Amino acid sequence: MVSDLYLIYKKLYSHFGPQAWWPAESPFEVMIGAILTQNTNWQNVERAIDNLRKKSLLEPKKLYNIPVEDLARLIRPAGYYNVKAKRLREFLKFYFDAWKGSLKKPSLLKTARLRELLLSVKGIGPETADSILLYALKRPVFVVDAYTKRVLFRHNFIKENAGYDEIQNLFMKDLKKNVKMFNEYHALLVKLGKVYCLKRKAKCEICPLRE
DNA sequence: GACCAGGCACATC
DNA sequence: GATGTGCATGGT
Repeated sequence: MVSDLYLIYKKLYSHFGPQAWWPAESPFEVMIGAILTQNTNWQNVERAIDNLRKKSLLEPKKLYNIPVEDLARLIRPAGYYNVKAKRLREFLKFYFDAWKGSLKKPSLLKTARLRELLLSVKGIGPETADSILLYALKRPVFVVDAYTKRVLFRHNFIKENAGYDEIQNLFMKDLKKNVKMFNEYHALLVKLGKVYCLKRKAKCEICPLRE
């Protein structure tokens, strides 16, 4: 049996085409971006990342070694810059303590264990952890975000108060655990959300899912 | 000027 | 365990 969620994926893919997420030059850059984009427009995140790139700071050791105040100043365009500077530091500390500063360690761990570890870092919640797992470490986990939730709610797949794990399970239980597809699917839901499923100005009546 | 954006931790009840 | 609040920039 083919699930509804898979049909929706096919529909979105043929309507919007491949989304080519995540725009980054390295897994490390994806991880930094995942923290910076918390509740923030991606455009603003790119400004912040550009600031870091210009200073050649998109490298774990260098980024960890600058004062937290300098880090905050550089990522200012991404908003919540004091909070996020601390969160980046927490993650970098974890990156060196737990992973010894390379991706060899995490590559040996099971996805569930990796997720636990990421969630233990202060400042990394479910969405950020899953974004890192999927987009940086290429693990087949489905990333749930505000768009995912809104789209599913508008199409009566979930209740308004549905929790993160509950929504994630909807996707994980019915779909093949395929990194490429999970990558595209999440990006397509964001795309749909941005065009047709805004918070207020919803264009539900012309949403491609209703065709 | 209001609303929105690829969340999370923490306080309080 | 639910609910509220602070964090902040830049685009529409």
